[in-house]
Amino acid sequence: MTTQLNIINQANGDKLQRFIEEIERLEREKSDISEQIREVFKVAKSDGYDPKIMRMIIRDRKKRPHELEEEEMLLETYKKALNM
Amino acid sequence: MTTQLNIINQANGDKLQRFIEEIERLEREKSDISEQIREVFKVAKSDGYDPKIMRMIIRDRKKRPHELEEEEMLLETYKKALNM
Amino acid sequence: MTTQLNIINQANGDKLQRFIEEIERLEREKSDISEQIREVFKVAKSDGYDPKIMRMIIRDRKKRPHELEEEEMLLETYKKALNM
Amino acid sequence: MTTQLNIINQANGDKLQRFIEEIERLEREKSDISEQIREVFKVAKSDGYDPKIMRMIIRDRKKRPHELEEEEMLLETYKKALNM
DNA sequence: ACGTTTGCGCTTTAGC
DNA sequence: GCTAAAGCGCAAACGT
Repeated sequence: MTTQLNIINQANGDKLQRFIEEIERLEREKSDISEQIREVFKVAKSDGYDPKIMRMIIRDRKKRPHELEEEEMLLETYKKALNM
Repeated sequence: MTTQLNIINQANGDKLQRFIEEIERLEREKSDISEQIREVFKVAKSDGYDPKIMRMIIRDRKKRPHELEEEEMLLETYKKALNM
Repeated sequence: MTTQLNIINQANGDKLQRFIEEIERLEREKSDISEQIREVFKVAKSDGYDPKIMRMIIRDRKKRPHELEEEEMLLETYKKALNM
Repeated sequence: MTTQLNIINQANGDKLQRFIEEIERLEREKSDISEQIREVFKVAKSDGYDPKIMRMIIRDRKKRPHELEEEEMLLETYKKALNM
C-alpha cells in the first residue's frame, strides 16, 4: 500500500489491461503445454508403456541423487521397522 | 493392461527415453512460462498495480463461461423443491 | 529436517507402527462413509431423483457462502481498478 | 430421464431435502476424519517421522503383494533402460 | 525475514 | 477403461 496508484486514468487503465492480457496469454500457453504433456503420455501408453511408472521415473529424475538415495534408505528403514 | 510391454529391448528403451525426455522438456517450458508470469506481476507491481487485485480480476475473468442453461433450469426446479 | 530420526530402535519402530495403523484405521472409516454416501444416492435414485442433479445441488450449497463473499470483494476490486 | 419425477410436490421436496442433508452430514463426517488423519501425520512429524515416507509405506501396504512386486520390477526395468 | 494463508498441480477416486 | 471431479500436499505469496 505504499506506492499504490490512487488515481486510475485512461492510460493507467490501458496499461493494467495490457498486463492482464499478457498474463492470460501466458497462462493459455501453459495450458497448451500441459495438454501436450498429456498427449505424450497418451501416445506412450498406446505404445505399451505404463504412464504411472513413467511418472515415478520422472519424479525421481527431478530429485538430486543424494536426496533420492536418502529417501530410499529411509523407506527401507521404515519397512524393516514394520516387518514388511 | 492390454498391450503392456514386458520386455524392454534396445529399441524400446530408446523410445521410452525419447518419451521421457520430451515430457521433461515440456515441463521445463512450463516452468519458464510460470517464471515469465511472475515477472509480469513484478513489473506491474513496480508500476503501482496491486498483484493481489490483478489476480482476483484474472480469476474472475476465467470463471465467466457458464454452465449449460438447461442444466441450470433443472437445477432451479430442484432448488424450488428445497425451498432455496 | 529439524529433528529427523535417523536410527529406528525397537521403541521407535513400535511407535511408527502405531501411527501407521491409526491412519489406516481412519482411512477405513473414511471408506465406510463413502460407501454410505453411495448408498444414499442409490436409494434416492430408486425413488426417482437424479443423482447428477443432487450432486449439483450439493456442490452449489457448498459454494454459496464463499461465493457471495467473493462477489462483494470483487465489486470493490473493480471499483478500485476503475477509480470509481 | 426414464423414471424421473416430473412433478415436484411438497412431499417429494421434503424427501429430497432429507437425502441431501443426510449426504451433507456424511460428507462432514468424512472431512472430520480427514482432519484427524492430518493430525496424526502432524504429531508423527513432530516426533521425527517423515510424513512423506509414511505415505509411501501406507500406499504400498494398500497394494496386493503381487501387484507391488510387479510394479517394482517394471520400475527397475525402466530405470535400466534409461541408464539410471 | 518468518509464519500464515491461498492458489496450483498432482494423485486418487468415482461415475459413466 | 476412460474421463471428469474431489482431495490433498506443496510451493509461492501475502501480511506481520
